[in-house]
Amino acid sequence: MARTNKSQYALLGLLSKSPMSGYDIKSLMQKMSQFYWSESNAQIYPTLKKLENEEMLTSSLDQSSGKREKRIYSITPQGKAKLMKWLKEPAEPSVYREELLLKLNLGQHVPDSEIKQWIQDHLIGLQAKQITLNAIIKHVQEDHEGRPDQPYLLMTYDFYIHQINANIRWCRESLEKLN
Amino acid sequence: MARTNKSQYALLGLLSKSPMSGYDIKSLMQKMSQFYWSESNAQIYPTLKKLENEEMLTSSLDQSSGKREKRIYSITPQGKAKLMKWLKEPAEPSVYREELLLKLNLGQHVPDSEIKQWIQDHLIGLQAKQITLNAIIKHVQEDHEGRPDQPYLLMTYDFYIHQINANIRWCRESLEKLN
DNA sequence: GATCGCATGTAAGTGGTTACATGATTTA
DNA sequence: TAAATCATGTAACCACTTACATGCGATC
Repeated sequence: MARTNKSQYALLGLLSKSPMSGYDIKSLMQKMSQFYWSESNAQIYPTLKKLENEEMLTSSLDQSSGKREKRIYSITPQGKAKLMKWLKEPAEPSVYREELLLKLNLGQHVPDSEIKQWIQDHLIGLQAKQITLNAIIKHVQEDHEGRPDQPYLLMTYDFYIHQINANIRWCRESLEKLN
Repeated sequence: MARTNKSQYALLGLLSKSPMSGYDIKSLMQKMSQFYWSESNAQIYPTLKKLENEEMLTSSLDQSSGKREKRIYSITPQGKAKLMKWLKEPAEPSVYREELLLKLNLGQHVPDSEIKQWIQDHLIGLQAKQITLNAIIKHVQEDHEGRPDQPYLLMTYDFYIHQINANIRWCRESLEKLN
């Protein structure tokens, strides 16, 4: 329905686990959720300020960092309430716009050899993703042992394991069909 | 790199197969590519005009429709060239932002019963998609027989068959884990 | 004569990216 | 001392959606 701003929930979500800076959020997303969620600086910093204005977050300068201005954000009870309210709403289904598929259905205009190249390239990308994902999972299994979010993180990654495997199978089968 | 406007290629792509109106494009996308590509009217009509200004398309009023103004767009040689050039570029990988997963990794904050409900709802959506997709495939198999785009359309849909099946498996396995 | 499908379009706003700017601190 | 990383931010721009507006033509 209403296109609600989901970035803010991504930020509130991370901050519901522990206080951190904008920079930390950026790094953590890059490291942990690059597959299903990431934000740019131009999205993160203004959103943090907006949420602080709305009293969903509070912040303070990290003294230990000396002259380097590191601002640590923490979630407030209102922020937590907002997050919980959102969690109770049904998740909106996402539209998966895949450029490869848009090109593929125009396959009649190009030689099959070129299409095979597209799929080959796609496959290579998937295999790289697979490696990264496995490294992340290993990290979560080892370093998040006993943490309350561990099982849910693993379940999230498992979604992508399934997805990537399915995509890889499709690539292989499609390449065969084209031969 | 540069965020190129892909909507225009979606339109050029459809028009490379046969001339049609904005309304036809909208309907066709809704019917045939809702899974991996769709556009709103506010995107379609201005883009068609823009492409006509750039001489990638030409248009004429359909006389047979009487006073109802139906404008049929056709691709020009330049338009075709632009499309071919885009087809030669590597497809940019897409980011798959899935709200369900964003919520799931916050699972520590909600009871497992609620998480099961999220996944149940997701599963129901997937099963509905599966039915729609199978209907589309059947239609393409029957009515597109012999058309040059048929094999590529089927390959595209096959991608989603794989994907949806993988998602469904993940739902089932995750529900079991939560028990 | 009401409703539905055909058909084209716009205003207003949001969500988001790229690219750049600035400066401190740490490491090679 | 140069390069990499830590850290925060903005300007400019674009893609895209929602919601609305308008009117014809066919069907019930």
